[in-house]
Amino acid sequence: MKDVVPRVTVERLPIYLLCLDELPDSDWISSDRLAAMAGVNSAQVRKDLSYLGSYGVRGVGYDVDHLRQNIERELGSCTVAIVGAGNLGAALANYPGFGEKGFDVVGVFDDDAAKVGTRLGSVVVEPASDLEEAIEERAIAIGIIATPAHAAQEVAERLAAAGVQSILNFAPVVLRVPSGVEVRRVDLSTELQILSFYLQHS
Amino acid sequence: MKDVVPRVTVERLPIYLLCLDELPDSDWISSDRLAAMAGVNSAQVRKDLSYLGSYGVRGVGYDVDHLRQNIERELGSCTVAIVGAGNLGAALANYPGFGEKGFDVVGVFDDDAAKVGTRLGSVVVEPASDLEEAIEERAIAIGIIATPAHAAQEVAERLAAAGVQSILNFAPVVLRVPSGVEVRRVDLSTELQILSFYLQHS
DNA sequence: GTGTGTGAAACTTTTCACAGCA
DNA sequence: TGCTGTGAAAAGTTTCACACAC
Repeated sequence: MKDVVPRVTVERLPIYLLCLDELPDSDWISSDRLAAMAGVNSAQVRKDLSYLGSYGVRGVGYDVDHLRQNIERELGSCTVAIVGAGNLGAALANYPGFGEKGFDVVGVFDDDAAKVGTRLGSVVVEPASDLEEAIEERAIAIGIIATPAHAAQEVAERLAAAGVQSILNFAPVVLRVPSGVEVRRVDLSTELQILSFYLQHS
Repeated sequence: MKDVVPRVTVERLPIYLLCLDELPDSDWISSDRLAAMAGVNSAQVRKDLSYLGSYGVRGVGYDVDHLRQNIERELGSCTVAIVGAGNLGAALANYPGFGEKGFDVVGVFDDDAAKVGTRLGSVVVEPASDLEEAIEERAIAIGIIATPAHAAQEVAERLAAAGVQSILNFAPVVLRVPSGVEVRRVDLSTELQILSFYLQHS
């Protein structure tokens, strides 16, 4: 099987990686056990992994170390800039998980002169006006929008215009971006609303 | 149409609500326009909204105010506790969006004695040992896990044992919970990995 | 025997297309 | 005429079940 990898599979690859992290490197794992760990069906695990090119051994399972390396290579990692150094932006800049997964936060930008110059994690907050220059110079691949809702659309347009093709949006708005730009929205209130729906209907 | 509301529809309802917030109360909107705003197909909007019971008027569209009230009622809101007052937990406690959508953060809990007593948003950090008592006394409906990965499973079990049926998990682990407990996982690194995959394969 | 890889079946979700109502 | 509500078709996803390799 060597088709395009379905979206749902791409979204599950990081989960498998998370599960593999709980196992010793020099171990083998069956699709059954990995499925139990990830909370999915074992046929799904086999099908998902087969898109990466059949690393399993019949009668045995998958080599944990080998599998991890392949999923990591498939997902990759890159440079990231955060726009908005408020509440959430600051927490993201200090979040150790990005570095652990190989993502390098190479810039944090904010409009507010009082925040510019502040140290956040490994970087110093820069003025938002320097965004375009930094994107080019530092080859920033992903932009994280952590601004208030009203500023998000403009930031998205600036990121896209400067060549950023992937945006992770924490602002509670639906962004309009040029085709070719991939946006993922993470909305904290939305998540609570979904949980609340199921509390109310059960 | 009055079946159960599909999961995918539930996940889109908050998006429609976000779009409606950009419109004046006393307005009407067509499924075409709402679809354009939300970035989906208009038949999808009509089908999604029909699960809530047909509030549209043929030839005209949907009454914005009426529609908003109905989606809000359908989603509901409730009390929330945050476990973990680190980097992310503190940002969540200070996040104004929860309150705006009607979610009341009534407690923040942490293991670390140095953090207990600190003011975060509208609450003061309490010792993690008080969690169970607070869940019962304050009728906490949703637990947000913002602890390090290694502590998350134990916290999830304690939340579930104390009667919490909905968990929003920010820790990068797959939680095992009793059936009947609904978990949603938000993993910041996972989101970047998915974006990174598409950057690499395009 | 054991567990992968994968066609085929079952199920879910999206999109089309149009009847029917304001 | 204009737009909703919804069956029916199309597309996408999950699960089954088994041939086949170790």
